[in-house]
Formats: sequence, structure tokens, C-alpha cells
Amino acid sequence: MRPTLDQVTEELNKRGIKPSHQRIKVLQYLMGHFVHPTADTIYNEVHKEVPTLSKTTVYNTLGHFAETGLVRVINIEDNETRYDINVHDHGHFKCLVCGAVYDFPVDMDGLGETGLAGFAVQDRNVYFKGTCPACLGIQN
Amino acid sequence: MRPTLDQVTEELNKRGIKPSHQRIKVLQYLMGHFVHPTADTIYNEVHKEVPTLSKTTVYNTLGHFAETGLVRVINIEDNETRYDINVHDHGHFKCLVCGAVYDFPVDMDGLGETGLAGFAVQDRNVYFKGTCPACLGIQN
DNA sequence: GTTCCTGCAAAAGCTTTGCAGAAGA
DNA sequence: TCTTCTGCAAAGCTTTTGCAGGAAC
Repeated sequence: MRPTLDQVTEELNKRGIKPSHQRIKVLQYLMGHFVHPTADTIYNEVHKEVPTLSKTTVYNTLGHFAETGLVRVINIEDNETRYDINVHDHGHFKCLVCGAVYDFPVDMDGLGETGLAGFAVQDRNVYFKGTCPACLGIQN
Repeated sequence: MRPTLDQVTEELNKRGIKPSHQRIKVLQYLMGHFVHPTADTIYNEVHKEVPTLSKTTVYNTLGHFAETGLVRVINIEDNETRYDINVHDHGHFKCLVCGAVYDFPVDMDGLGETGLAGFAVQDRNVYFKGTCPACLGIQN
């Protein structure tokens, strides 16, 4: 599951980001955990492995990753920014009961073509909310 | 443009929200300004008419409105929560240059049907970002 | 009189900024 | 050496909470 050091380092070099120890560990975490973590979650998890890690560095790192297209920023709720290593077109579903965020396929092509003539679209996000199957099962 | 007092009061009563002076003014502002304002903008604008208005009341009021489906909450960016009086299905486009948020038509039906079997969807949002025609024109 | 509403002040939570020391080329 | 990176501390913002006074019915 966890990507090799070489894979991660290469990915960073490809983007022109110097592969520091902290950056490698953060990217390694993201590439191994498709749970759309918040900055806080990333900090807590990577901090276990890199005790000197600071939140400032996590924010700096995530900022670099987002700028270079390595991660996608998810603002599905107002009180939390999440980060997704999967940058391919897809939608996000947040369960309002358990808080988990799921991916689902979305055909972004043609979405909003009508009504956006003359606009230069750079970023497309589809966010759904509701209750996931697991939480629906518990309620019944 | 601005709705009448009766219209606004009736809308509140319909939702079971007591039509206090502050609530009426906030709703009146929303119904007359389709600019997807932030809580801060709403506070500043309505404060001109109601000098005693507090931000706490604005947040309380918007919370009630959102709960009863009178407004839609927009989280297109992490650092700002916006409110939309238009609760019909439509997408939002944010211009990263001037910051304006535009509406555009989106066919939500069928969007994500595949891959969300077993999920109970309550809320659907489509957020696009990029540059609006006006800002594209300035650049050229 | 009882309930709900308002608004000040303070607190909370997340993110950014300033800056000095450390690491790396 | 020179540049870049890291991390502590502090500040900045938006939003929430506690609570006392006030309005409404």
C-alpha cells in the first residue's frame, strides 16, 4: 500500500518541489491513505513518524502540493479543508452522520457547458451530502 | 427589486420563524441582492439600516434560514461561507480574479447516480472556479 | 410571567505570518 | 556561503458560546 521512497521522491522532483524529509513523509501519507484527510489529521498521523514536524510545515507543504496540482483541495464543509491525492475528475459525498467522505464517478464533461460561455473554467467540484449506506444500516 | 414587508413576513411565517425586525431586514436584503453574500457582507449592509444589529444575530438568523431551507449555504472556498437565497438546483462559478460568484444551470438529475447506490443524498452542490468574462477582457 | 430574541464580550478553532535557527547545495 | 526549509510563537479571521438585558405575547 505505502508507496516506495523512490516513487514519492520522483513525484516531488517532477513537480519541482525539493524532496525534504517532511515533504516526503506528508506525500507518502497522502499516497497511502485515500481518506481525504484534513490538515490536522495529516499533522497528527505524520507527527507520529516525524516527532519534530510542525503544523506550519504541514500547511506550507500542502500549499505547495496544491499549487503544483499534486493534491486537490476539498471544501465540502465550511469548517474543514480536506486534501485529496486523487486529482482525477470525481465527485465527493460527505456522510453527515459519520463524517466520512466518499468518492463517486461524475462525468464533468458537458456539465455546465450551457451558461458558462466566455468563462475560463480551471477547477470543477461536485459535492453531495447525505447519509452513507453504513449509517443508514445502523439507523434501521 | 426590494420585496415588500408583507412578502418577507409571510415567507418567515411560512417557515415557522418569528418575523422579528432583524430577521425581516436580513431576509429582505437576501431577497433583493443575488450576490451570494458572506455573513460579513450581510452584517455590514443590514447594519446600515439597523445600527443595533450584531453579528451574533446575523449568524443566528442565517442558521435558522439554512435549517428551514430558506437559504442555501455555499462553501465554494475554505475561508468564506456564502448564502444564496436561490435554493433551486444550479451551479456556482467563482471568479478567482475579482471574487464574484455567478450562477449557472446544471442538470443535477442523473449526476452521480452511478456509484451512489445505497446512499441517501440530501444536498447537491456543483462548484466551478476560474476567470469570468469581465476579468478575461481586462487581461487582454 | 414566561418564553424567546438580541447583542456584548469572550472563547474557540483553523490558518497565516514573522522571524530565528537549521539544513542542504 | 548562500539559499531554502523548518518550527515556534504570535497574530488574524471567522464563527460559536455564555450570559444578561429586553422584547414579545
